[in-house]
Amino acid sequence: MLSPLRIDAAPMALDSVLAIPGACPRFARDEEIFGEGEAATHVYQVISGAVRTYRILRDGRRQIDEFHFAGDYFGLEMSDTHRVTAEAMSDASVRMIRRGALSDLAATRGDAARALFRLTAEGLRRSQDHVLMLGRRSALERVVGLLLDIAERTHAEAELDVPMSRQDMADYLGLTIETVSRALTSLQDEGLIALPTVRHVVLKARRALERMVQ
Amino acid sequence: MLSPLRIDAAPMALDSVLAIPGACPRFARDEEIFGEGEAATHVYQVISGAVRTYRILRDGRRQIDEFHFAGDYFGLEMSDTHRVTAEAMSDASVRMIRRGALSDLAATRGDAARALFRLTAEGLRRSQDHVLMLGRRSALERVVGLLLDIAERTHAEAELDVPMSRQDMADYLGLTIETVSRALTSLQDEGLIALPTVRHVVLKARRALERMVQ
DNA sequence: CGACACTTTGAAGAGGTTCAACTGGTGTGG
DNA sequence: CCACACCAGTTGAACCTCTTCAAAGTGTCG
Repeated sequence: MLSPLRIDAAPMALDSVLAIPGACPRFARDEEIFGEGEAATHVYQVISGAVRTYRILRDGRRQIDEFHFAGDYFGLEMSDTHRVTAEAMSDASVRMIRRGALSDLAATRGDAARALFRLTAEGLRRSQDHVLMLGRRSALERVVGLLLDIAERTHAEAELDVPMSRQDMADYLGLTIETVSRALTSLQDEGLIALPTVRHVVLKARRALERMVQ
Repeated sequence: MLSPLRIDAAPMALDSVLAIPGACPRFARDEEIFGEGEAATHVYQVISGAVRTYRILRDGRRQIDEFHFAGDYFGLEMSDTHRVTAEAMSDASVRMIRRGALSDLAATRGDAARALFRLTAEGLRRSQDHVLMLGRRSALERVVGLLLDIAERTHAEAELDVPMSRQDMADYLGLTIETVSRALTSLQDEGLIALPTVRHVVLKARRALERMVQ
């Protein structure tokens, strides 16, 4: 039997295990999917497009917690209310799964409970990487880390589609848009990347970039 | 029946649910409990003292992921190897629970599986707060946030026992020891705290401190 | 009492922010 | 179809927070 404390080498078929029918509404760019503090009635899965989750401080400073791409789950809270706000970064379609249905499933099927556990553990792992990035990496390293992360998660080779604005990148990386922009031009000046358009990045020296973030 | 997607208002008796006998070795200050990359054979619970978990970059930069106090669990990984190093911050005694025993328990008892899930979700919540702290708060706010967090987790009223060095505080907050020290003296100069000794802090205006971190 | 590690303080420097101006796409209306 | 407006992104310059390097202070333990 599968250990609940182990991620299988081969990814479990999460989608089939958690295949609960749910509406798949479309959201326009920048449209809110749920707000911080609202009752967490559903869990969500990105079908197409991309989603950001974030928190805002009293004075307006924003910290993006995570970007969610096709296939990713989000809004999976242990508490009754959402701790972050979720917005579509581009036009997006999102599957909504009722929490009740999910708990019922988890209560009756061990593999579903393990799938949920695993999603949470994976989120924790990513959040810890985020902490390391924000705590101990320079602006340049953070930008490189984000580009490589996007490449990996969108299964891109050399050519990247950056689905977010400079502001989104900055608020994820704990920087300002100006610093992000300067980091990108500096990478371009050194021949490590090319920027054919604002939202397209070509990784011209992936090895070298990977070495920068170890 | 309890929902696996909900944290109960009243904390579940985790310790009784996860009451698996395990050795309780003592570790001296700065002694390693497990290292990054080692096989994750056990899960740990702090019995007395305090523990830090951290990661180190190639060039020596260290980021402390979390401080663990009496009662806290740590080393609960989903992967086969530990992703962080754990060290005793003070002399500490730590209960070691074999992973195998824990998975067996989780496989047979739903409440144990839920307890583990909850521990992971709680870790995620804390890590997200950490991200917000590092991404969007000033040095002074970070130090205040840490002091209040320690106060809460060690159930201290006005008088605090700070169980870590300035270096530990700095490496948790993404700062240098000098900046931490300056933040503390500045808080003292403003009458918000007192520092009777290096490792004792008196919160003289808790409300005002709480307002600083919202 | 002296040695040693940790902490604090000071001064100079760097990385990132802020504020401002400029550039370049994109979309719309004449 | 071009002109213009508008918004996002880039670039520049001054500033500021935090870091770095150095030295002095404090506490602890043999």
